[in-house]
Amino acid sequence: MGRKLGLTLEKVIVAAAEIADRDGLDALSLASVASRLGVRSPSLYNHVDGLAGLRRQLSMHASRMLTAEVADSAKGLESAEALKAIAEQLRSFALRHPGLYDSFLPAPTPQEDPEVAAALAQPIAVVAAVLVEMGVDPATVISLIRALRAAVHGFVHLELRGGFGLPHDIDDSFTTTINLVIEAIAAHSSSQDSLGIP
Amino acid sequence: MGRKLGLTLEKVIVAAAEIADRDGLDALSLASVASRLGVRSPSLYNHVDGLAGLRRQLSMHASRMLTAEVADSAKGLESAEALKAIAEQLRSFALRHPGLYDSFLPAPTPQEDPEVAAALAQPIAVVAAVLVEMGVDPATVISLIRALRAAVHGFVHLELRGGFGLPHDIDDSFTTTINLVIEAIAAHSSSQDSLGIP
DNA sequence: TACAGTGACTAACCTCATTAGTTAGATGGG
DNA sequence: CCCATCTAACTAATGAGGTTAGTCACTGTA
Repeated sequence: MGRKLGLTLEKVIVAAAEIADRDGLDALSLASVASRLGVRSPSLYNHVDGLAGLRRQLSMHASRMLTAEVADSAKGLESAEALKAIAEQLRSFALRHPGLYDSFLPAPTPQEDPEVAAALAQPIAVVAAVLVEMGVDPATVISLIRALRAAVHGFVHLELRGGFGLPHDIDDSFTTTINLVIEAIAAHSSSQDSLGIP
Repeated sequence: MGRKLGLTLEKVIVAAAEIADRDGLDALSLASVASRLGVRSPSLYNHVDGLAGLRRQLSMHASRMLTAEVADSAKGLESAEALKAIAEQLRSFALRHPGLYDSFLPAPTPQEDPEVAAALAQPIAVVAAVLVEMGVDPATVISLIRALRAAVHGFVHLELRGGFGLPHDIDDSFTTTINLVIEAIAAHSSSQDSLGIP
């Protein structure tokens, strides 16, 4: 067994992502990652700054993935349709990658960790761009984006954590939830197509 | 130092609640609770079934507290006003008791843990009662209650976890968020007072 | 070919949760 | 009043996990 065989940051992050998504973020440990890579846990310190560093890397990796998916899903769509597509894609990401999704919170402030804070702002920027394009009232844009984020995140979080008693009709409930919020946002916007249809 | 001095389940839960609310639910350990009570951690096993049992007890304790607060806040109010009062009270509870609030998730299924599942259903039942009294369309009542829960929980969770970049205007954003959802729910209801004012 | 840097290693220590077995204090029946 | 019993705390020990320090083998380059 050669001593120096091919561990990289990339491989460490991929292994961590697989463990987090399969067994939950709580099961992500240096020991579990090392074991999956056939290596002893102290070796990981050559690539990552401990468990905290691994989690930082994981959240930035996840944020890059999510940003790409979300931007792609909104491509060619406008206003309410774009928002709905983004919301659906976010939920889809969370269900496919529950561990990565969990890695987004707690979110550090820009003072605490500028690099991670900037990465986490990326997916939100995609939504913000759509809202601005819709011409939502600048006085309420912050609150409306928070309302949308709260509804989508709250739904997904409750769904992943078993917060909804019945497994029944969850897709329908999600559609109802986001339509409700997105139509209210459209009602606050000044775009021609949404003003007439409250 | 006498050997047998007055540890009770009640004292253990109270100590656990204080630690969880002050230092976060992740800081809740048998060691920290034992240390706060001036006792060795194995002694706690006489009152609680390990860390998992302590967390069960804590979530039931928290659910009783929240149910009382929420029911009280809605007393004398009806329909949309009751829903708003409940939502405000839930957020207030979460901000005053972040550790207890976190203890609600993950929620066990009734098969996994009937006692805890029943306790966690209590606060939701208060909201459900208001919705039924409002006469919301039975076909959409489940989805609407999920929308409301998602919005409130998502907002509070993001707020507690630093998910909102700016600390500014969070109270306003919360009001905007819940008004948006609650007015949409009122629009779906058949009560006389909300039907006419969409 | 020698050698410096890199990357993985072992050893050791700390904090926790947990289990098994022990003991001191309280309690109640003779 | 005393002893048996029960209870509730204890000590000791195990094992998982994170982390640090120090070691050593491989690799690529001079």
